[in-house]
Amino acid sequence: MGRPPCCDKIGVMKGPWTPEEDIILVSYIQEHGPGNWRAVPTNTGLLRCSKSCRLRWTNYLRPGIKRGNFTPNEEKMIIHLQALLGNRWAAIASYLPQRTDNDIKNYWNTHLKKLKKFQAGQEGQSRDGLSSTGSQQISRGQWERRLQTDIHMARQALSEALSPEKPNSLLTELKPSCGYEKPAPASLYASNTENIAKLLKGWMRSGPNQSLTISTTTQNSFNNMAVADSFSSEETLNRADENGTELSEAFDSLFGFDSSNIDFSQSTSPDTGLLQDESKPNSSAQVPLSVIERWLFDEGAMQGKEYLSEVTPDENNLF
DNA sequence: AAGAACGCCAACCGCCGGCAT
DNA sequence: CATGCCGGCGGTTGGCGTTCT
Repeated sequence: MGRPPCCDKIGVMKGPWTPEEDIILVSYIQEHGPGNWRAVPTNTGLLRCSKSCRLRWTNYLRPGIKRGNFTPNEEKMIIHLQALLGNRWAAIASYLPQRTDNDIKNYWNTHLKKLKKFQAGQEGQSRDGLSSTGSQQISRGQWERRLQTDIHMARQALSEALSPEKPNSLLTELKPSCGYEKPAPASLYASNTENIAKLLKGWMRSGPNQSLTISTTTQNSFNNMAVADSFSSEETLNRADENGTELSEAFDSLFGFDSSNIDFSQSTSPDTGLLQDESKPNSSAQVPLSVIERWLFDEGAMQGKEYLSEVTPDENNLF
């Protein structure tokens, strides 16, 4: 029995998402929460398969995603975690809650893989052929020593990353994965809204005429949205086109990314809450931690304890 | 200036595991 | 237990922008 495809190949759109589709998806998720992806295309009228909707949400539209350049700390984390976990991008991403597995995978494939190859090459030259392929044949003692070095390096990276003095500390990124995700500050949403705003701007330039037929459900959800009014007239769209800032602001509120529009503490349920990161649940729950991982994590947690203790009990209980 | 080569990244594809029936 | 569905994951691709020749 072959598993049927998740969607009909006929009548399903592929390729880049349009801003309009993004809006439909976001508004639907805002209303119903993420999950039950199978129902999303049907209920929204989106000509996308459920998988595509989920991916679009988790990799691009989901609040709290940090986009853009990776910090040196993040880079270190990725390198060491990759050394420890291999290409388990989802597991690695669970240590960097603001990054998607796709992002990390892409970053690895485009930047770090080369770096590693280069380093391996250097190492191989200096150590007389202990390249990555050669390492498969190394003795157990050597393997253990190497593992210890890796662990040590990862530990160091974690220590540095978790250092409370560092403003860029990864602690803020690591912390949410220890439990329910704390709502990201408004600034974190900006990247998302900016992306969408940018897309929409382009779309408006080319003319919104090739618009999709929005299902009644979605139209209703539009009407229900606090700021949908600001997008309900062509006039507003034109005004927004003239002024990028206004557009961004409109999006901020349209998507409820303005913290004032969302009561984070009152998600309909922990499972469907918009901000509950369904793609990255508690890492310890989703990814069974190996002894090393557990140890690394505990080590990091100990170092971050001081910071964590600063969080008020209310904040902890919220999520 | 124009075409080729390269790099980046969003999105797709296929497989797998968990869960419900 | 077998079957089917759903969501998640990792590998790969294709399009677009940038850099190079």
